[in-house]
Amino acid sequence: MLRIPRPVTKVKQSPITARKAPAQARSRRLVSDILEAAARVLAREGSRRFTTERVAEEAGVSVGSLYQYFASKEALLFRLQTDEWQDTWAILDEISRDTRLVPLERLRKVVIVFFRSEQQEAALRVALDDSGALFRDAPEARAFTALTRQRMRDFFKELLPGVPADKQEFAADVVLTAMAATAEKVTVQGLDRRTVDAWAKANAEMYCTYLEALLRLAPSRRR
Amino acid sequence: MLRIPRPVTKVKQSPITARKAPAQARSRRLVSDILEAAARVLAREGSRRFTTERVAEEAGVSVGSLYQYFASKEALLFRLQTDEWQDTWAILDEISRDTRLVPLERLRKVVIVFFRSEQQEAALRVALDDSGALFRDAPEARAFTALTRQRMRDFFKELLPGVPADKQEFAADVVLTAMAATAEKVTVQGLDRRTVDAWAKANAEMYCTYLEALLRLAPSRRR
Amino acid sequence: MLRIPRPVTKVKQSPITARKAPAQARSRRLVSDILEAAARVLAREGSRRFTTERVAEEAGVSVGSLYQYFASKEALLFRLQTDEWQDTWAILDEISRDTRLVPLERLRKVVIVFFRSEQQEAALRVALDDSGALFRDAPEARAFTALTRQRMRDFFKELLPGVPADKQEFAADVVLTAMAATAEKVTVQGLDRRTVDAWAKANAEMYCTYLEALLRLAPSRRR
Amino acid sequence: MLRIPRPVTKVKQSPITARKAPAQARSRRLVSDILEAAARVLAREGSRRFTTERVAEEAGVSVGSLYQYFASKEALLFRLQTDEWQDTWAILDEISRDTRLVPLERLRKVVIVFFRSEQQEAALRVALDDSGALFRDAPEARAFTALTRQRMRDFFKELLPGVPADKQEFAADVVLTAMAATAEKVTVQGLDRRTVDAWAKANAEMYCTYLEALLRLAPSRRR
DNA sequence: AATGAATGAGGATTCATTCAT
DNA sequence: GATGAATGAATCCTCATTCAT
Repeated sequence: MLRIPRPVTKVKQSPITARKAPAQARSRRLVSDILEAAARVLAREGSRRFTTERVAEEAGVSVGSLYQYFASKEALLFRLQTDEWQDTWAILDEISRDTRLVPLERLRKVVIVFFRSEQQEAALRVALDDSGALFRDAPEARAFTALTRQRMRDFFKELLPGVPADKQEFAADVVLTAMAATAEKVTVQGLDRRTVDAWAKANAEMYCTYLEALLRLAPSRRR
Repeated sequence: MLRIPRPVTKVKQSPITARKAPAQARSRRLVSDILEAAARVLAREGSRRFTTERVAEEAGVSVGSLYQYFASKEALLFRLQTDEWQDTWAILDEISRDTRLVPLERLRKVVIVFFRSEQQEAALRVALDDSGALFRDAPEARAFTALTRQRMRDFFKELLPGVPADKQEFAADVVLTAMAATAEKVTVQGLDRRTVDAWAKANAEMYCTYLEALLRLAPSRRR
Repeated sequence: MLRIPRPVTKVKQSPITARKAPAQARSRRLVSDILEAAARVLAREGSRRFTTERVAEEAGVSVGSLYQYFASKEALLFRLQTDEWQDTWAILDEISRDTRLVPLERLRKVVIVFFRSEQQEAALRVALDDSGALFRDAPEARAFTALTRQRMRDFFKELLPGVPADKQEFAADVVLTAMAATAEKVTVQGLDRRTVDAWAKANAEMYCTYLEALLRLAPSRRR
Repeated sequence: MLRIPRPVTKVKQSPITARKAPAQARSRRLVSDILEAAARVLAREGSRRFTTERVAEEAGVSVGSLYQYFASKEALLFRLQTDEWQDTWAILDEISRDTRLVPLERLRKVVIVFFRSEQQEAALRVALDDSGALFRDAPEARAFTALTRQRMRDFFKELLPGVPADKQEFAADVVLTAMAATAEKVTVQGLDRRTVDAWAKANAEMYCTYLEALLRLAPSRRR
């Protein structure tokens, strides 16, 4: 979900990226073990009980080892967050480029898939958000958000031909933010798949209607 | 903002309402002093550093006094949250009943006012959300949410005449959730008033377009 | 029950007797109200939750008033203890002087009555003991114990005629200590009256057998 | 001393056994250091001032370390108690099986040794009892008590041949309870060894006299 | 590289006692 | 005399992080 970073009073200065690039395969394995364990602990115990000790135990390593690969608890959480974003947006990016569908159909599909993806990761996300105040503002997070935002704006150029660039961009922001925010709020409620799909469809409908209205207002040199 | 409660791992059972009704004026004053101090601490230090000790110090009272009026840290946070909700929704409720405007105009106004209100309280809200996991599921919170939801559904009956009741309700949920979620995400960025207004207008536009489309599909004995 | 004071490292120096002699009837009434409330709180809530606040509330007075009559929480507890002792030993003293019964029968009755009395006050006593470390060693407690001990030694002179005074006294101590200690341990278990009576009888039997054996060994120039 | 559990208002459910089995020698050392420190603090400061902080400081470790080995203050206290019980009863059990002595002689010896053992641990025991309300009812405590009780009943079968089983058991309970309760009360007074021995002898005498009387009443198909 | 024991600051909450009204 | 609000030291316990082995 498109997370919009926000200003916070105090910004931690310590690096929250990985302490060391896992050069060996063994290290890479260890890192992913820890990340998976962390995800499990977060989902199972909640952010309140998400402690380095518990994560290490779940991963079958010592706390010391955990700190060998993650500079801090915060860094671990950040990595978890980032990984989740990457997975989700890779899929959406792909759909948005699928030329076999007309643009509005692609948007509909993006919305549906996004809601579903959010649903699956809801438990993790909730816990993540509870600890989220810690790194919402890391530069890495900003960079990632900027990237996805750019990609989606490109998609909206296709969706709104003939519409001035600034309006295109704003529409993209409006729709994507609505989608991300709504999906987050909705999936967090633990609804079943059918209900989530209904929400997704209604939202997709709303966005499409809106974009069509925008198109209608455009200088329409559209043929 | 319409907050949708969500399931959380552990639900506290102890009451989170105020420990003692502030009968005397002095007590009332103290309670509001503490609440204001709490809001300041939350905004300034963030939820991580929001401690009873700090709040008491900021309010210029002892921890003991704080606990005389709030049964727990959680209760204090809850009170802060509730007060904010109440203020916001009282205004929206009023607008939604203002018969001098046609329904869709009222919706537009509701959206604008809501975004502005959210903007003003953004700092507090952020911190509040960070601590939110603690009482999102308190019965009192659910009760309040249920009430506002009902009021808004009544409003949507006016907005969507001729539309089946279940569709009315779903549309209300979809639009309000989008509004609440989006306003939250947007205002958190610290944008200036003009920009926030632009977001609000675009969103209002989107909702209106959507509702009009729904109306068009309705059995329409509304000539 | 015969409480044997014991040495403790640190002895508090503050007076634990009542702060002020209740001159007026009103005061006397207040003191007994507080004492009764204290007994109820102790029995109902346990020593852990026995707080001045709770006692004051139960008595329907303010903490301030409580402190007007009892110098400290400790003093209140001490008074409770003392009152209980007095009641119990007044009865036993009376029985031990009842010349309508032969001495050994009186002992039997003393034992039975004592066990029953202990049973009735078991709940209070448990809670009292939990807080007991506080004043086991107050001079007032020692004085009281000394008095009752003397009375009972007098009784044992009748029980063990012809036995040397020092042996009489020692026997008194041995039997009374066994009785007090055993009754305390037994009644604390919450047994029903029949069972407690059985224990009392068995103990009375044991003491009588023992005293008879001592008598048999005595120089017996009696008649 | 045979401690008879009693009902208490609140029963904690969390496990009070050691958090982690001290596998390495170092750990074992630490555990015993803490236990010794705890015993010292308890004896020196009393239960009121027996805090985790103080124990840790006395042991020369941090509170954190203390909690590494004991799940809670309660667990630490419980361990202290248990260790004391175990030591005492192991000795008594051995004596009661010593076939080189006739049964009544063994009982006499049991009583003497018990009084002496209680005397040595009196200071600790006092403090322990003051805090005892906390875990008197732990299942582990009940289990231990049940075990020792059974062992002693077996001994009484030898002491009271020809006496019906139920009477044997009751006599065992009566005598052992009297012994435990009396020894506790007596040794707590800080008497010298000779005096304690005198009490022990007198009590042993009383129990023997009582048991002999019971034997005399038995169906006596003996011989 | 890995371990995991040790640290100790930090946090929520309670309660005996005082004292201004 | 009575009140009860205010105080704040004291308590138990957690957990991110370090570092000797």
